[in-house]
Amino acid sequence: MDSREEKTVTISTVAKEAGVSMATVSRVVNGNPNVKPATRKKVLEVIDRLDYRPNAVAQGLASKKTTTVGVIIPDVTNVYFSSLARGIDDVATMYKYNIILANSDGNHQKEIQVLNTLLAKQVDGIIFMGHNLTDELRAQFKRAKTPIVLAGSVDQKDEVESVHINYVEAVESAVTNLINHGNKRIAFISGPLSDPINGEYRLKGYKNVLAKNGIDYDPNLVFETDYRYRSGEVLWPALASAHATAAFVADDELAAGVLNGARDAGAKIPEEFEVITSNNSKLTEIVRPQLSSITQPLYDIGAVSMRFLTKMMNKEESTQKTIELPYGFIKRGSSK
Amino acid sequence: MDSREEKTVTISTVAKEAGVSMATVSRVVNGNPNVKPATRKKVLEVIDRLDYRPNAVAQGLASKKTTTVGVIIPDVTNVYFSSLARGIDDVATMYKYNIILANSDGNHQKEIQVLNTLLAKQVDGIIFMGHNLTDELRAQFKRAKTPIVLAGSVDQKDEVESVHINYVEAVESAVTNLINHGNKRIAFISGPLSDPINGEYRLKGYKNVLAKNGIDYDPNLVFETDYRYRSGEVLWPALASAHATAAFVADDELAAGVLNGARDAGAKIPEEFEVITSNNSKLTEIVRPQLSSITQPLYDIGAVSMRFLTKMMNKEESTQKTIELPYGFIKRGSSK
DNA sequence: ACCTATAATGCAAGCGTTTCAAGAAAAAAA
DNA sequence: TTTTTTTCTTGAAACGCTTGCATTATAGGT
Repeated sequence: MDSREEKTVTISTVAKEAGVSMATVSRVVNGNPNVKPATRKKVLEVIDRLDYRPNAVAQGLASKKTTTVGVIIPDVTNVYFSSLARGIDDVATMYKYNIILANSDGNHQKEIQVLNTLLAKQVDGIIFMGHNLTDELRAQFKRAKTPIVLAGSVDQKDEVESVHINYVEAVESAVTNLINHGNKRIAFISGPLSDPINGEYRLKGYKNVLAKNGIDYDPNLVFETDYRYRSGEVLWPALASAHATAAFVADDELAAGVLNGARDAGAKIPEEFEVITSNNSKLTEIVRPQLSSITQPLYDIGAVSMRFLTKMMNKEESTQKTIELPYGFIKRGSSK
Repeated sequence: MDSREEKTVTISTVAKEAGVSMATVSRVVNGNPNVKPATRKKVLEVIDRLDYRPNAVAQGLASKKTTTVGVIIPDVTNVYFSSLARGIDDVATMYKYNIILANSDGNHQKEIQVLNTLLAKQVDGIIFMGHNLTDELRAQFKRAKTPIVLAGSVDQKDEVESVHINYVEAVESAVTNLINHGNKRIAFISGPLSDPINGEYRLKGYKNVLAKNGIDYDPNLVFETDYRYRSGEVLWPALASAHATAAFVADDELAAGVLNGARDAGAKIPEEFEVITSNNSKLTEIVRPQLSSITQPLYDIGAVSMRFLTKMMNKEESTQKTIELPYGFIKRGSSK
């Protein structure tokens, strides 16, 4: 067996070797200016020679900061969320934070459960992406003194900070566009209406525009489903029998399904049926015809959320609880 | 100002309140059986009443285990990788681990840099997804005594554990399929050949089959590009002038681009041009015609990698350094 | 009742940092 | 020089938990 015990080199090893106290080593490690240049140099030399790496866990215990933030995400596999996540990670890195990523499947139980393990791990902050913010969750958030921000999601009760676009207006613009092309029967296709973004905001935008244009709201034109491609693909018969001539769809995968389903059934797009989707992900360009879409700055929503969180973690006062990012619209082949 | 100081409740608070020692509380928290049922009950009652949550950082420092593993990923936004990541996270959760997720963009510098911060954070293990395992990286891995496994990637020098499919054989089967349809000029389209999976394994499979069927290898049929959709879309002119009648593509997004580029230019698929892709992601079904593809159990590769890692972290001896998962093939409209 | 094997518990030394009160050194002022 | 300031350093107490070892109950045998 090997005789060298391979001792881990700690701050005290370095201190002894450099002939200074641990406190001093700590200062040079943390860039504290109160160290005489000569001393600093000597310590750095030793650190280098011994290849010393500060133990972040010990630092965390002593300083009560872990430079780690928790990210609760429904499903990384979904491009919408992974785009946000990417934005989050990039600015986190920029501010020297790391991300603990946990999938929740949008499942309430898992969300609570994950939230608790994150808190146990003493994360400095949390970014939550979810469809539906329940009261229990809101309560847990409040109890934890940890800063939290919702990314790409909104708190109806406006108690927790969040960043997102104005869903009502975005949908209004899309549907208005459709109406201007002469459509009278426009389908509203989304995931669960229990998700406030769908059932509350988007639907409101849809109804607003209908009303403004003197078109009666017809519940038969509202299609509630899940976010899966396949769910959209099989929707055509229902759309046809509802005499829809256009559709606003709340998710790109879903929209791709709707589009393909319609085309596979022989419908001419956009002549006979127009569709506008919501997230402008890569998918919109891969499908034929390409999908017109509301554009959301997904990456930015993530990035801004994280930036916002850093401010909260630094206890910088902020006037606003909500940050609204701009949305846009891009016309492609699926609409006139 | 609020007079209640809101003291954090620690293990010692609980111990006092329950009239036992910290050691005992620690035991019940960790499910150590050496506690009299009555005592356990009493302690649990106090824990519940005081709403005590163990501080994972302190646990980590004391036990030298963080129940956290690092995951180095090129880009979460890419479905190929996020699928792996999802598999990883699911089994991690199953084994009570959390994931620190860090994007590297496949950039060597970032990889090294991220690796180091993960080690500083004392992760119990690391899962690495990368295109190219450099010597420096391999050296760093070795230096760190932390268990590491490569997910969906292979170490040419076979020094670090990994799980993946047999890329050579998978490509052989795909190209054989194309040859059986009478194709003599089959393009090989992939990302950077510097990635061993492309330049080494896949290309080898391609050449093998050509040789076996008496077809000369023509470098003009090898197209090296990046993994972007757009890069595939613009490839058609080149393919046409090389007189290719079919293509094997190493990435789905790329393949979707090739397919759309060809169709947009009027090529009939699969009659005039066949294409087979590699990852069987959702994309393959969204595009028209749908893409025939090699199938890889992406989620499973992630899951198995993590499972493998847990074994290593438990110091269970394992005979194999490499786990090879089965691949498959699914025929869709893009090939005959 | 007495001894022993075993089950429960308690003690206290870490784990590797940070941080604060306080002392030592160096620089500036007198 | 001597005295004040100001700049650097140090010692040692946290931070909240785990764990090996010592100690004390508890139960089983005889």
